[in-house]
Amino acid sequence: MELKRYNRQNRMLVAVDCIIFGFDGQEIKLLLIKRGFEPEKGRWSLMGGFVQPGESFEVSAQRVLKQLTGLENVYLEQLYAFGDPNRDPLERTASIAYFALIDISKYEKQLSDHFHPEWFSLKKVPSLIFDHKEMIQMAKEKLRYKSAFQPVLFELLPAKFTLPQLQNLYEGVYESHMDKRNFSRKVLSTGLLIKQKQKDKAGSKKGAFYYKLDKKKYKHLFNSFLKFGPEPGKI
Amino acid sequence: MELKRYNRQNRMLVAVDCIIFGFDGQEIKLLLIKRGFEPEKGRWSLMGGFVQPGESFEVSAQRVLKQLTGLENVYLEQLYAFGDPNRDPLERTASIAYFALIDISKYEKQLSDHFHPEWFSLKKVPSLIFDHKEMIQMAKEKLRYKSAFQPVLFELLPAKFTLPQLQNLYEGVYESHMDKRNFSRKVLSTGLLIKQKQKDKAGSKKGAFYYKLDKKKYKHLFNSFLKFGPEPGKI
DNA sequence: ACCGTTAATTGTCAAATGTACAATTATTAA
DNA sequence: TTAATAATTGTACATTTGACAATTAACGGT
Repeated sequence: MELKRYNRQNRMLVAVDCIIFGFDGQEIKLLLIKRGFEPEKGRWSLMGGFVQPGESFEVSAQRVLKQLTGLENVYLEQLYAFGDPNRDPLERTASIAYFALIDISKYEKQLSDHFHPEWFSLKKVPSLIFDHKEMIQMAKEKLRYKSAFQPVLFELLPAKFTLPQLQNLYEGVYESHMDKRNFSRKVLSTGLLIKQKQKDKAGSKKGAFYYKLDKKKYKHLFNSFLKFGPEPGKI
Repeated sequence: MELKRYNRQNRMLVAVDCIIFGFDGQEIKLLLIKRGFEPEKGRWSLMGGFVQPGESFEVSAQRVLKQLTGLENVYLEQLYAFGDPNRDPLERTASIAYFALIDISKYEKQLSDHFHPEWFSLKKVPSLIFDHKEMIQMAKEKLRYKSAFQPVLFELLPAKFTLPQLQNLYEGVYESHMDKRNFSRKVLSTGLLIKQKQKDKAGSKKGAFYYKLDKKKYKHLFNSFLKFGPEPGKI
């Protein structure tokens, strides 16, 4: 006997939402849009969309991300499945949240003016629909946890970046101050960084040397444990 | 204008599956059941169930876990949402996978003979339905990752346990050998363990002292970063 | 050409932690 | 009493971390 469906079970909508992080060289930002349909039309929201037939969650998140940013092949990781029965007041909808780390310099606003996107400082996130605030909170925590042991924050940087920028990034993630000398010793000891001859003279008179990622070592190191992040207890 | 539903969108089934870990003092085990309905009836499977109306994912996983083990208030954490459109051949079904760490000594088989559950060594997992093998693989990796920095493995131990047992546990998780002297120094330095006067004389003539968890310190430490696990590069 | 300003770069020492390695002890059974 | 087994304990060296400040490079103005 073959069945055609699982009878007597309830089906529900499934959506994806993307927590999109960017870094402008000074601080970490979050890309939000104005929701374009009811309910809650016009309020700030994470970019999202319903999972389509034949589409996996990952592909769905990639599609949504590309819709908004035009970007592909960016760092995208599943964060958590939010399934509270009442999280969407209109109808039960599960949301698979993904967080993305993008190189903000590759982002072009024009592509997606339809969504009225804006970058927000992590410290100035507006009121959001549904459980999106909770999603962001969890994404922040995951980013902290993860970047303490894996060099994932480089995904937020352009191809060339300076040590002060990198340190700003880590300090932003951990909301703490780090010692310049110890920080540079630590990151350079990984062997991940290749010093360039060129300097970035935007931020100071002396200028700061650019560095590039050693992509071979990066891919190799990514899946081993690292000891990044601040000193335990100082977070 | 108020809408009643999101029109033109497809709904899907959502289930939870539980990866249930246990530890018998020697090695880490996995609790599997024989699937009781079509398709794939009679094959080995993770314990799971459909998410019911009004039930969050977490509650759903707790219900499923209790159904099989009779246990409540055990360590249960969301692992990943599996959403491949064809993961269930009968009908599109998303699965929110949870992993559970239970004290195997509290488990009583009789409660759930209906499911024909059996404990399997992690090295001898049978062929499984759908993507359950992938779920287990991911759960193993997460357990490794997590227990390297948080003292989560204590959830697998009974109230009283010995240092050799604890070391077996860590060695099982990391599939590697650790030095007894360094291991005991490391775990004792956390201050998490309280030495008992009693000994466990089952495993040796000399007997090994029991230890208990300092539950206050445990809860406090749980959310700070620790440096457990093996030496990097030795995994 | 010199000076002042700004921010990047570089170094050292002490403390804590990690690593490698083996002798001693408690208990049981013969 | 002895032999056997597995638990317990210690030490020296290497590595990493943490705290701390002087020097350097480039610019703009004098």
